[in-house]
Parts: sequence; structure tokens; C-alpha cells
Amino acid sequence: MMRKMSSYPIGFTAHDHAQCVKSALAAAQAVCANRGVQLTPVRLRTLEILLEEHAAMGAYDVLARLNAEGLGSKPPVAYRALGFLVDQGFVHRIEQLNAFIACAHPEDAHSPAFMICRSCGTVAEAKAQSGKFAQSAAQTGFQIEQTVIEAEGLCPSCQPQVQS
Amino acid sequence: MMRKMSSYPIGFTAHDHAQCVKSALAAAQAVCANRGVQLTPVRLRTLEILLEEHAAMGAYDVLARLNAEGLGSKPPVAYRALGFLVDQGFVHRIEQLNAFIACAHPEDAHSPAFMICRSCGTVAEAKAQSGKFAQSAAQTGFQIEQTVIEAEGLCPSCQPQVQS
DNA sequence: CGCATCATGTTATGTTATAACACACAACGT
DNA sequence: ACGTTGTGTGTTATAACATAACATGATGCG
Repeated sequence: MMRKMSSYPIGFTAHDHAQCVKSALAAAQAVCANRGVQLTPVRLRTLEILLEEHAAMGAYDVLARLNAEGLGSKPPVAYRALGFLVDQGFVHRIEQLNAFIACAHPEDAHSPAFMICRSCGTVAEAKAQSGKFAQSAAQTGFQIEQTVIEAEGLCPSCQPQVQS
Repeated sequence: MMRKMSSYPIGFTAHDHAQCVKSALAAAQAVCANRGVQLTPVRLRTLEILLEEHAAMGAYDVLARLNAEGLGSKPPVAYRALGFLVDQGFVHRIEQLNAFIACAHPEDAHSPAFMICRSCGTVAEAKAQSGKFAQSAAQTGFQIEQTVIEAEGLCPSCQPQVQS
């Protein structure tokens, strides 16, 4: 861990970027309206930055962007916005990277799982299937509220090529 | 995350403490001899501290103990010893707590999973069964090298009691 | 001995995160 | 209109976590 933070690309496959940003923002707006919470300018812009970057970013990198746009220059501003977005499920925290990433499936509540490429830094989100771990927790009487599942390894593009 | 670090107890059930410390140390000594790596005084004492504490500890807490015994006072000393122990599999890092904990099953290589009580801070280690996540990673072509699985919740003792 | 390797000691600094308090502003009841 | 409450932002200061880089010592080997 602790490589120099800047930003890590997300996902191993191509997709329509402008479209996914737009729909994710719309979804977030709708959810916030439903829940009666405020998607303020700082919060909105923070989410937008993470969506546009489409990669895991450190809090201070997000802050630098906000600062460049006059939306706040001190750490608490970024941490508060990120905290809100994480609480609402629009953003996930990647523990191994001390970084944040816009959620790939903001529509439904879910526990995320991540695959992190140690070579190129790309992060892909999958849905977690708790399975046996949840069962064994239940057996010991432990009541799970939230899970962190992160795999580190090599993404398809970064694996050593086989000779043809 | 980010509660004040000090030390978190481990495990939800009672056990013979002196015995488990002793056998873990013996196992570590044997493994190091096998591998031709040195379990130096700082490393040995660091492991011993984590085993005795039997809880997740922050690097600076470990350092404070080492320092009290004249074994080193600067952060790199603790981080290096902890790094060695993690590399050898005698200690695990808990990402959500930025903390370290002696391994409960040092004999065999394994990927650990943890249950962390958000109320009392107790940490229990289980063996991870990767199952479906590993499969879905394989499908996307991602090659997993290491996994982090941590559940936060309430341990049996901290759950609200039911009226009898 | 000369040299390589591994471990430790130390300085300095980098990176991540929060506590605490001040202020702005909208919503509400009176 | 007025105060009150809740929520969000601005700011200062500091805490907590982690490593780069270089110096020193100890061990083993040709």
C-alpha cells in the first residue's frame, strides 16, 4: 500500500462514458430528493469529479479539484462531501488505497467488492456475494453490518503475455 | 473508521492465553528457520507484543511498547518489523483500522477474513472461503493475488439483549 | 582483508484524517 | 418580524499513519 495517490482508472472494459456520468448524476439527484437530503453544490461537484475521473481518487486529489473551482480548499470540505456520498451509497471507499470511487451501481443498495490492479491501478467493482463468510459469521453470533471485500492482483491487460 | 487507536481485543470466545502465545512463537521460530530468514530481537518482540495483547494494535502503539523496552523509538523500526511479520504471514494488517494483529492460524498459509465489532473493537479472524468472488474475478480475467475481507458489525456480547 | 548482504538507527518529511469552533442560511412556530 | 433549530460550510489547528533516504553496524564469504 501507500503508493503515491493521484488517481486510478476504473473497470477493465470500455463503455460510454458521458452517458454513464449523466445517468449516475440523475440517479443521485432522484435518490436525494426521495430521501429528503441535500445534494449541495460541493457534494454534487464532488460526485461529478469522481464520476468523470472514473477512477479511485484520494481525498486530497478531490480537494485539489474542488479548490481549483473555488468550492473549498480545506480537508474537512472534501472529507465531509465524501462522507456524505459514501453514506448515501453513491461513492465507495477503497480501504487498501485510502481512496474513493464513484459507485458503479448506485440504483440499488449493495455491498461492493473490488478488484484492484497492482500494476495499472485500475479498480473494477463487482457485486459481493457474501455466501459462506456471512454464514460462518452468523454461526459465531456476529451480526454483520457492512463488509469490505477487496482483491489485489493483475487485470487482464497487465498479465504477462503468453508466447504465441 | 478512524477511531482513536490503541488496542482492540481479539476473538469472541475464551481460550488458554499463555499457551497460544507460546505455541505461536514456537511456530514462528520454526518457520523462520525453515525459510532461512531471521527472527531478530525486534521482530520477535514485536510478534510477542501482538500475541500477548491479543488484539489489533496500531503501529505507533507497538512502537511505544518497543520503545519502553529500548528496542527502537522511531516509526521505521516498528513499520519494518511489522512489514516483515506480515510478509511471513505471522501478522495480518486490518485495513479498516490501520492496525495489525497476530495471526490466529500461523501454521498454514491462508487468506484471512475478519469480523470487527464496532462497539467493543474486538477482532476475530476466520478463514476466508473465496467462492463466488474468485470465480467472477476469474471470468473477467482478473488474477487475484491477495484479498482483504473484513466485516464490521456487532459481536455477540455487544448486541442488544432480548427481553426474557 | 575487501566486499556484499541484511538489519537497524535516525532525520526529515509526506500523506491521510479529524476535532473544534465560527458563521450562514433556510424552515418553522409564534 | 423574531428567535430557535437544524444543517451545511469555512477555517484553524493538530492528530494519526507511513515512508524516503542515508548512515551505521554485524555477518558471512571468497
